[in-house]
Amino acid sequence: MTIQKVAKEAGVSVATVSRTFNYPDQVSEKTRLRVQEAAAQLNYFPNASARNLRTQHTRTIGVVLPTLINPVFSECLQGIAEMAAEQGYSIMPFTTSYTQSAEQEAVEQLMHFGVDGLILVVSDPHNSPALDVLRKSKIPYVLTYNWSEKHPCVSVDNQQAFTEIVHYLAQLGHKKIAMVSGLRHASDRAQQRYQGFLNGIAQQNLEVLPIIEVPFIDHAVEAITSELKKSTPPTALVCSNDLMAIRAIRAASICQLQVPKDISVTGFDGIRLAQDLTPSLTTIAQPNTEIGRRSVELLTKHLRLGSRPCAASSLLLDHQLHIAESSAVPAFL
Amino acid sequence: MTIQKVAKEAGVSVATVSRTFNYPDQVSEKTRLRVQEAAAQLNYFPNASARNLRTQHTRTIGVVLPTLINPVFSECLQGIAEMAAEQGYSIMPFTTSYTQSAEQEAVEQLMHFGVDGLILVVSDPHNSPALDVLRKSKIPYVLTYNWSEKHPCVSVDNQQAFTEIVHYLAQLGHKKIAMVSGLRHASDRAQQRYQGFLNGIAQQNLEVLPIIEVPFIDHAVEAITSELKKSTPPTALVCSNDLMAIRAIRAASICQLQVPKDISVTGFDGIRLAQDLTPSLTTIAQPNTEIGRRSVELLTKHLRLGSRPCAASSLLLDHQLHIAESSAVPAFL
DNA sequence: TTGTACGCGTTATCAT
DNA sequence: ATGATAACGCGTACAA
Repeated sequence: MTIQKVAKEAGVSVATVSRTFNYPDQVSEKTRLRVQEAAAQLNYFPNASARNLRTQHTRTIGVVLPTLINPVFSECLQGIAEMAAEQGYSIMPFTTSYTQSAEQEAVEQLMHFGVDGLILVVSDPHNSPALDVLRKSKIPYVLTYNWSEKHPCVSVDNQQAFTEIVHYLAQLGHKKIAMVSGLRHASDRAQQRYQGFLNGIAQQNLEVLPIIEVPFIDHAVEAITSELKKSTPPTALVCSNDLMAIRAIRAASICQLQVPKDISVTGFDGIRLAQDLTPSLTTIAQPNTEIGRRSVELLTKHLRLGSRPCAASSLLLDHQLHIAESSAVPAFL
Repeated sequence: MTIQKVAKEAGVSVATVSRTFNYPDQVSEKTRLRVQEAAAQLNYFPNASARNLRTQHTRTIGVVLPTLINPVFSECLQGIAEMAAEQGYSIMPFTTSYTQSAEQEAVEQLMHFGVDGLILVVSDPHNSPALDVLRKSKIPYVLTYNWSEKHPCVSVDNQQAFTEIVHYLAQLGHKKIAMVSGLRHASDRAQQRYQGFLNGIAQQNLEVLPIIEVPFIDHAVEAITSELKKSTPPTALVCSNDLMAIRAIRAASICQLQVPKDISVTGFDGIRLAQDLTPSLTTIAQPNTEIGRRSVELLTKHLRLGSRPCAASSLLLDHQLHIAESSAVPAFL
């Protein structure tokens, strides 16, 4: 079904049909009604490819994420999907498994498709082939979860937040606080959180315990277990994210350590499940869905203006220290 | 950058440029090289909208899911994204919040966009405005998680699986097994699982306890808690999904009931986190990512053939009873 | 207010 | 093996 047939059916020109769809007020009510009836009867809808070709835009937003297995990103994508739909945009997501090559491929494919803008989370915004390609292309984009002065970002203050959680634990009386992290070099967030940890420890004049770095999340439980079995284990484990914290709790349990009686465990991310766990998880909650929504909002605002978000338009959203059951005063007090 | 400029740069016709991209073997090596060089130099890539308009296909698969907040669906989408990328397709997902109107809107928008095929999970495949629209359109599609003899589906045998989990609990010695479910009328899966529960109870000659139906997941903990406070609570709670089971464990904890010592709790879905919880969750594990992958596979197979999946091509994937720490012999034995 | 006609960038048919 | 050219379906000057 094409615009031609509708025009013939309604006894008008194709231009008039086009106008009744795109500028209804530019056509008289009488003919508008006739066209709308004809369109409805023939079950006509404008062909998106033809329109895209003609207008040079697609009302589609490309999305590049590490993985949908981590609820942080799927919750964010939910927010992106919601807000995009509200604003009349479709989304086209790609996952990268945290690899830079996949990031670049996704960006290129999206560019060739002709998305109007991109939302992405990259491994390292300061060294990213994907972003290099993107900047040259002049396509509007915004980074989420990343933070950099060189790009428009929507995120929380990872470093500050992590310092806060160390303070909270120190306030409780913890002296031996160890950080559990995935590969720090896999993402800028991991590094920022580690720096926040270091700052917190320094500010509280606490002993700097070696980081427990877990290269593969699937071996997290064993890795943490073996650390916990050492002579004097930490009284608190601050984990770089909620998924890791869940593993830490499991490791503690394997070592016959009760959380939080024998050891406190904290997370980071605020995934929805965290508050329903038993014990519920003390964590830094990021507004994941909101991050997605705001990213779309920021992007589409510029799309409407024909401009593109710049580093200065970055949004730093509030995080929240969710104190729950997985942390408490250390046992020896 | 257009095909015209590349043609001029390479000193050939546009047809030849097009051919070197689409049918490289139809062009002599010499000119092919010249064209490729020109294209590379001008950083040319075929315009997708123009190609879509001309070829009448988009190499895009529409995806319609209830929500990305439930890891079941985000894990599935991860599988869809992976396999689609492998097969050279993009995906365009929409979320519906379990509402039929949103399902229909998503399908319509996707149809107008011109997706080559659709993967969707609907509330009820036997009564679905979205599917009515879709069938008329002749666009290939496959349902996931749904099951119906009238549509191509990729799922597991929900009913059979749920019967199995009741058997397992009965074998352990449980006599008072209660089911915890969300709104049964919200999805066909919920109904199939409930039927499986009923069958299991009947086959084991057990007492039929009233179902604990939780209208809003956010109030699940309170709802289950109040049930557990009754004089003789069940010794086992079989939950309609993992998210509900996590709430049930929390409710038990609030009631000073230890899992599994005082009460067993089981889930359904096999979300990744379930096995890392403490206690780890006994559940019926569906291969969520695999369901996504196989759906894409089934769909693209037909796309290549120019045909469409029919009900007979439905795939019933194996589920697995994951016995973990949240279930055990009842206390009174 | 309405219509005519061109061009968006491809692919595919038909010649050569 | 290569080239000229006609669609694909739409939006929008420009003219009426």
